Amino acid sequence: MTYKDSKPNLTERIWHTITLIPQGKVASYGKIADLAGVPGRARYVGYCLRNTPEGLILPWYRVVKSNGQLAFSSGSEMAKKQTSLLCDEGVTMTSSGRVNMNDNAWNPDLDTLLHGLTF
DNA sequence: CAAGTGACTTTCG
DNA sequence: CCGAAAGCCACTT
Repeated sequence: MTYKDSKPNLTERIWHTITLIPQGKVASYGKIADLAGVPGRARYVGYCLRNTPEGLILPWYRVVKSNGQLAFSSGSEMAKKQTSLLCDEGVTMTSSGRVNMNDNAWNPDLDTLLHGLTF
């Protein structure tokens, strides 16, 4: 293991934060990084998701770009799957394949953060 | 150690 | 609204 385990602490925090996203809500990469206590590592969040172990259940589809667009290219199989999953949870989307951040953006409560992140 | 890469973000035109 | 450019940080080569 010469990779994906160099900084388990950081990776675990990001994964855990993503796990806290409630059903029917979406969060941007930057938001996840910020909540995980590592602001500015939005790209690292994507790196962790790309390297997510298959055995780990993670609501990766609830993580989108800050502008509401999916991280994948429109038309790709992953994008279709993500769109389907989000739609199934009640997330409203536009015909362009973008999430309506105005309604579905995750606004974590203090209790959620305290109970989830346990700082 | 330098350069390349990426499931990102923000700004500018 | 959309595209280009710069900024960003960790990992890989």
